[in-house]
Amino acid sequence: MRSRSDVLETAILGLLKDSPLHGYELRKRLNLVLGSFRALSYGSLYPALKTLVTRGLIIGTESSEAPSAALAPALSGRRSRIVYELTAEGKEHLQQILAQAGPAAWEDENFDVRFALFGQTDVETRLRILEGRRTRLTERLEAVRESTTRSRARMDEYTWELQRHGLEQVEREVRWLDGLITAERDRGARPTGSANDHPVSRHHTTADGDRRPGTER
Amino acid sequence: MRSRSDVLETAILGLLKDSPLHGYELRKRLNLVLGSFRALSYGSLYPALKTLVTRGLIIGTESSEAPSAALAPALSGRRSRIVYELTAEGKEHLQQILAQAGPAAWEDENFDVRFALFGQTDVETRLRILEGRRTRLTERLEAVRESTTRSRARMDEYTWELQRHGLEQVEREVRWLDGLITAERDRGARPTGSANDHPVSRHHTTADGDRRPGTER
DNA sequence: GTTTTCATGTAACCCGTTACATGATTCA
DNA sequence: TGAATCATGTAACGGGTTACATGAAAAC
Repeated sequence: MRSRSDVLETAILGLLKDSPLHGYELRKRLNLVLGSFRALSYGSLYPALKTLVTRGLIIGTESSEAPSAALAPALSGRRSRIVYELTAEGKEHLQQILAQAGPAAWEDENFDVRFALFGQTDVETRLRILEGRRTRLTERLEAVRESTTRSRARMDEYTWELQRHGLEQVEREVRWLDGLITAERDRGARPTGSANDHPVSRHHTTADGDRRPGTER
Repeated sequence: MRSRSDVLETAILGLLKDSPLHGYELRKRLNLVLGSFRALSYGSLYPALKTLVTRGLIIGTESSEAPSAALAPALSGRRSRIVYELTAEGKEHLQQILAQAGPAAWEDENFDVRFALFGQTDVETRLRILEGRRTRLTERLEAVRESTTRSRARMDEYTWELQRHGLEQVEREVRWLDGLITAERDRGARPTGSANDHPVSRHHTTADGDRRPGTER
């Protein structure tokens, strides 16, 4: 029964893991990841949240006031909004999803979200997903190249150019993956990396201790 | 009433303009263009053909035998199939579509198909579409860059990397368009060019310089 | 005081895929 | 003889968007 697309579900759970959020804010973050630039509509988001609640993976608490916020000034009586956070089952479910390293993880629809959640995924899984995706893309490349050469004659210049450019983009994607893969291998080799590029600004306010080994940087 | 996506419709008409085809063959050609590598299902194609027929834009003729084929050997009694071709109204309608050079032509959903049909489009229209698309993409680039820099702090490294890579791909797309645009301008300048050349003969290897200041680091 | 942004939600619709049904023809 | 490919089609479903409805708070 479970086998749908689930991109949204994964993305929501993944984001809520870091910090509880309300729908409106959630959407903004979602748009940064989910299909890089496009806007997800509320018509999708709110129903999705609803079903996640009924499935017991998240709970929503109405809060008109910031519960314990003493840091940021000038936000007193905001409009009542529903802040969602993961339940225990939700966390478990997310871990289960993040542990999956099969084809589903590297297909077009899911890859981006899974990648965005690599921070919560252990190195071996990351590597398997990256490699899976790489193979997937090269396979596709091969298939297209083959069918292209066969029908090249019947193609006019513009169709051909479009095709060529598409292939080029995918090739570049493969090279991108190559870079990521070697980087991950390095990481695995010397686990306590000192060569961090930017501060990752860890401030997850929730008191949890279930960070899995190999997960963290 | 007419205002839907129409990608499929345009693609079908565009392909049939070149040569009459039956559904099965049509699909194969369609897949080369429409969303570069993905397979369009018959569940979409056949109904689409049906409505095009009822709208009088194409007609389908059942033909179990090759009508005038004397060139290729060994294809005698193929199974009865329906070969579709454009009607007069169909041709007119297609011309009308191909003349459109507004936003609709360069949006994500339509651009590829319109580009693939550039062979049936005049130079000025081609240029306007390419330029429109270019502007569209740079606008988007700008928007993403801006929203990115604002929320960069809250992004972990993987989300950031995904974002970065996405931007890079779009940047590359813009450069691709640049090449096409100058090629078209050349074409306009000396209309009867030498026969052999591709739309983009020059592929400038340098990742040259329109990096805008203030973007990052 | 009005417009913009924040905030939540529902109903209708659109465009596609999957799964199903059917059958002829070619190839191993 | 049985599998793969050619060939056409329909019904159910899926996952999203648009448009609509509502209203409070902030900015101008």
